[in-house]
Amino acid sequence: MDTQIVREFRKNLRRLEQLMGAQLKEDTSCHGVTVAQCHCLLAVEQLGRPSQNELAEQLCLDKSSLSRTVEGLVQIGLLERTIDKRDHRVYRVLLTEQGVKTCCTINAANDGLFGRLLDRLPMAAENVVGAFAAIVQAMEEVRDENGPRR
Amino acid sequence: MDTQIVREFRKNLRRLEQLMGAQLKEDTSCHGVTVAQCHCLLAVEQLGRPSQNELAEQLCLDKSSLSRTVEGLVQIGLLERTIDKRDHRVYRVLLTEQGVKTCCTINAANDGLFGRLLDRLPMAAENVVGAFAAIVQAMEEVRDENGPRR
DNA sequence: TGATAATAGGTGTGGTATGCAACAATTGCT
DNA sequence: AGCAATTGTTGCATACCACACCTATTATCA
Repeated sequence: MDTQIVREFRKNLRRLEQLMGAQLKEDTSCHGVTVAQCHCLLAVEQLGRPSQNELAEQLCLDKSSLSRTVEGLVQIGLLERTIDKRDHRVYRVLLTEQGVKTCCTINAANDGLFGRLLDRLPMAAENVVGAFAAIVQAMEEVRDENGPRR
Repeated sequence: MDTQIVREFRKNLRRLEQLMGAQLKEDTSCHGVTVAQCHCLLAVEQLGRPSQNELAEQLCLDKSSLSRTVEGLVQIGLLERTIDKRDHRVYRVLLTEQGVKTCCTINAANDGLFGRLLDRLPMAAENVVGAFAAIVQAMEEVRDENGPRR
């Protein structure tokens, strides 16, 4: 692989991280939750009724970090913990009514923001999104290869 | 813009953040510097001889945060501060010999990692990298539009 | 020129996020 | 019953960051 291309890619990757970091601090926190909490909420929305372990894996967090994030969201009434009927060790996590509303708010704001972003692209958004998905997919694969279990 | 596409994009964006976060904690810290320090080093390498303000802007950090990160790198001998001749308020930051070596180590490891990643793509890497660059570019533009001065 | 504003950077402080190690509770296996 | 594995929690230490405030220097302008 040509080093020039790799360097270009890495440079953009770093820049994306930095821009996203700044972006997130501005937008998501406005809806009354922190960035970590926001990620957690959206992951619950995406996964449906995950255990905390599943959530931790999805978010690439230690189970202890996740436990505290969930606890915070339960405290402010956006998440609910229910004990799994079949295995009393696991908590199933789900959105409360209020949690669903918050997700909607977050999604509306972000759909708008990133919609504008995609509109601005000089090429077809579908292709760009597809390329992006391929990158993420490749990253998953490399990860699985390097660290099979975590 | 089609909501489906936006959602798909946002989902991948979140996943990328999570994967990158996990990745960084594994790799960069191995070379004796923290993640923030690593970003700082590479930004100095990229910018040449930046002032701390320029660095803070590049990394989307508050000047106070950056000041401390630079201080840490000066302490361990990877960066050097020199006072600007024309304006005695500004420090020019540059890599020491040791700093250059550390950058090389980091770059070698990451070029390898991301080279493998790009090799794995099912489409031409150039196109993917180009699409990715367009995303970052659009993000810069949206950012400039929303918050002209920071 | 002298006062004031603007700019670069540093320090004090507090809060969020996170991982690791040690622990309790539960389940599964033998 | 006994032991190992799994799920989640708590104690602790650390990284990281921003905001407010401070000092030193430079720029502006009446």
